[in-house]
Amino acid sequence: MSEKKPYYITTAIAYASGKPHIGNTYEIILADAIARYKRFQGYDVRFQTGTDEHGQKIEEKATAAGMTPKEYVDKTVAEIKRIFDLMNTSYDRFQRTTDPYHERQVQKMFKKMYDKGDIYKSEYEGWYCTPDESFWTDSQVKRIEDGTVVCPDCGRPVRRAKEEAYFFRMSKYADRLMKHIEEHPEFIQPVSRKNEMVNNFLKPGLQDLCVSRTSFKWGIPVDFDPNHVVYVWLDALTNYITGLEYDADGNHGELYHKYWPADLHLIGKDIIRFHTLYWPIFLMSLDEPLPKQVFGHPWLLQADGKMSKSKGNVIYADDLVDLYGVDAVRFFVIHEMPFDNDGVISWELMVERYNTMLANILGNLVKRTISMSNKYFGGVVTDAGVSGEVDVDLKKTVLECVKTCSAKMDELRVADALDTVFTVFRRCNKYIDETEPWILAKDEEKADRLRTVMYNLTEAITIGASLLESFMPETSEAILKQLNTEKRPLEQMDVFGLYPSGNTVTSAPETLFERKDLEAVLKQMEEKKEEPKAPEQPKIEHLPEIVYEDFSKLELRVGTVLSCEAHPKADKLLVFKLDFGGEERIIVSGLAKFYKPEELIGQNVCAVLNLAPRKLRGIESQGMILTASRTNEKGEEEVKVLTSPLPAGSLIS
RNA sequence: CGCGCGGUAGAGCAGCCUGGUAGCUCGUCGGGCUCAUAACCCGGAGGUCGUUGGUUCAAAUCCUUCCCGCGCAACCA
Repeated sequence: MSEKKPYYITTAIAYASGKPHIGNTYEIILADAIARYKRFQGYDVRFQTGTDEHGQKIEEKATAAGMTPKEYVDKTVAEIKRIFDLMNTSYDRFQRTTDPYHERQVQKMFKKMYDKGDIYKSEYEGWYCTPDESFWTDSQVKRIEDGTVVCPDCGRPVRRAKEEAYFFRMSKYADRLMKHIEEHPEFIQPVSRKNEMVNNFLKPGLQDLCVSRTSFKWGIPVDFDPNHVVYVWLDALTNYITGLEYDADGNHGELYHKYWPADLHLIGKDIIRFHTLYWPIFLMSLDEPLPKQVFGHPWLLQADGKMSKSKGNVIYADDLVDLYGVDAVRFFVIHEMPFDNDGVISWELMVERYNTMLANILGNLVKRTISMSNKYFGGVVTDAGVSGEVDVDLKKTVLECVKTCSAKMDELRVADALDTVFTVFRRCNKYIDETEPWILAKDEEKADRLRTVMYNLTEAITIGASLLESFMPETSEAILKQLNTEKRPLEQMDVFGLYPSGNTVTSAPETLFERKDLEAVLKQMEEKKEEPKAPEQPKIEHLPEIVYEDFSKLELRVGTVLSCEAHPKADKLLVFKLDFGGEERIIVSGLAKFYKPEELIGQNVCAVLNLAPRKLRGIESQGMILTASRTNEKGEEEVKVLTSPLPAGSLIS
């Protein structure tokens, strides 16, 4: 008796702030395909997903909805779960971060790290907004024209302040992590991501990470210092082990012993940093082994730009399911997602794929095959042993596809694996043309050859359908049921001809995928489309009143742009040389996104002259150019330089 | 010169590591067939394999120049 090899796969846990769109849903479908295939390959698979439910954003959303945070997440989690279930995903555990066992373990892990000296208490210096009681970092706060630092939320001035916080000593483990990454090239996938992490974070030196917050309450409290809640990422990442009955005291459940370390964390490319730097270091601190592989998958984008609610073009999985059915949606998202570039999805493409791949190549093949078996032999499929030359290539192609499919899945090239399955079906269609069963049927003497042809087809489809199970489970089952057989185990797919000879297929083949009309689909989609939300007119937040003396402190003058070039060391900066009526100054401004350097040469622009100089990426800026800015209807940032009708040196007041 | 990835037929991609007929899907044009969901099968047209120079008997493939696009990081007084 051979023990089945364990295989533990996880998705990132979904942030419980709202309904997941098709991009979120993609991840779990992909994970599900991998999990199902691994089971098919004989692994003892555990597949975990879940929800990340803490954090300030959720606290705010709940308040806005007039609920407690728990009520709010209970609602969104139910919705997320409903979508995951709708997509027929075969997860073994759905781990919520509000689960009491998880919360308790996070507290214990935090304490363990603290006792070990990896977490230390210190002060976090930043900007404090008193009326909001919130803390902001340097990069979060905004600076307005007069240099006052204001709160990004309410626009009121903030003050420099210190807050007590806990930090994690990342530096202690950085070398060990670097070594691990170098020695395990497969750890970060795709490899291009590895370089990003090493070059941008590890080589410059990993900063200690602030792992607690006092600015909001909706989180797991630090049990020995209840003013603090645990940083959401420390909370979220650990779900991968708490879901396996990990225990910080060492009394792990059986699952942990069996499945940890994870074989694969499947995540979006945007959160690779947390999974390949912080997570391994947390595990090192806990003296636990590291996951074997982290795969940062690309994104699925819509042809007309990124999905956003304000554009009203958000695609939800359940709308697509209404239109195409679960398996078709699974097919789209898996098939259209390449390995390391973002995939694009559009209505036209979905209809095209649906019609050519699902309705024509697959659905039609199954139906025409079963129809012929019924027509010629009353549905009885028999291997009469009269083979022809063309049979050789059919069998060879089918068996090769089985191998290729496994190889692709092992490389996590799921889209390629799915396409390989369709190669089987394409080859079957060709085989029908080569053998011309309708001609064989006219000749009584060729009945046994015809029997064999039908048998080979049925067998090939059985193999194809068995392979398809990981990707399109319902379709696979429907085909096998119509062929009156069962899913072929992978280890029996190295030979051709195991379909039971003399078996009877269904007498009433169903149409698996009804062809769609593009126009009709577009029309239906139009009806489902959410009304684009009118961009909310943001309330104008006023600053505190000032007196004339405050205003008169500013020296504003008109300057003529003598030259303007891109900052050699920064993408967003332009370096201006300005003439203010006899006095020249260099001003660096973040306008590269909005202007070409030459566009502004010769223009008379408005600027603040008595602002303290400051170096920007190596070049000192001696002032600031005035601009008007807004967010336009499309949600884009618009920025224009203020120009003056009067010449250089003119005073502005 | 911050690091990295990519530029191959109208569209989307494979091939590149391990040089040796440029391939796949969709679209397009033509043909075949009639079992099937106007389906399926075959064939044609369409490519200076981003650009420069080199290595080689031979370069999409290896080295090099530059251009363009993208990702990550930094920066926007």
